[in-house]
Amino acid sequence: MNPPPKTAAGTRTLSGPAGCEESLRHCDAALVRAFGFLGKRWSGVILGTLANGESGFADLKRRVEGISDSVLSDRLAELQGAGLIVRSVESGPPVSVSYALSESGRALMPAMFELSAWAAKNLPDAR
Amino acid sequence: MNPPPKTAAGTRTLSGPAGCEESLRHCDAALVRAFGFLGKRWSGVILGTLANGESGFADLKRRVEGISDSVLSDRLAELQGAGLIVRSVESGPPVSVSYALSESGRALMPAMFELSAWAAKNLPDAR
DNA sequence: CAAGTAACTCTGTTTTTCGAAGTTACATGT
DNA sequence: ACATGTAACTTCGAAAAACAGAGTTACTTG
Repeated sequence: MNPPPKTAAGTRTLSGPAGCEESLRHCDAALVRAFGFLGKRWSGVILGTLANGESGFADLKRRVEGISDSVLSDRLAELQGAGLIVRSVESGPPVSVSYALSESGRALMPAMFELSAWAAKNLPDAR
Repeated sequence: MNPPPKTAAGTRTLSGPAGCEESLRHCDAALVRAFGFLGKRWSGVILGTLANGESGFADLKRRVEGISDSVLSDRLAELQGAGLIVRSVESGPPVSVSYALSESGRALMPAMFELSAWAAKNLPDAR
């Protein structure tokens, strides 16, 4: 998605260097990919929580209120697979596992800040 | 979520003017609210698609590839309820309905642009 | 008047997400 | 020594969400 490159008349397009050359304006492959992750329950919140610092499984579960063990486990595996977070085992004793944002995970944070600021202004509360 | 206000030692916090006064760093109520919508399948993509201009139900369904009628219908109702999009009926004939971003919906777009840019760089493809 | 399009809704099936319990490994208290 | 506790998960059956596809109503076009 590129900042709308205003066309002559009201017909705005998204087309940029790398996509959506067709005149149909339904693309934005990158956004679709982003929401392949973020469009799943909890992913965004987990990422946002990890912005506060790394934490272990049990700790994360406490910080992300309402998530279940199995879903937390699934999400961590997905995010890890996508390279957004890093799982590291500190081989104790006691052994402990901790999850933290990776380089690309950290690169997401500016967008998260904006999202959060937007929500603060535009989603009053009681949805 | 606020840009991390570095604390003395490694303990970063998110606490800002309006939330998370407690020392537990698991808050960010605004982000959680944002993902109450965006964390559902299709919501983000629908919003991103509407950034290209308003469109009717059938048109949207074509532009958001893969969505089903019933889910599109649900999402439009939700987004409308939250005031992110506006449904307007142009009473023809032929009568037609069209959906467009509202003021707050448009306010989300800068965050979407960032998200998209991030995905373009950090989510190569084939997930 | 037959066919098509828009905008949905309804129904039944598949996929996700859920809470709760179970597992393995180590640590601590008594 | 042994019961208890914590961390890190996995497994299971049930509830909720998403899906595909058929049906509905209203209006237009050939």
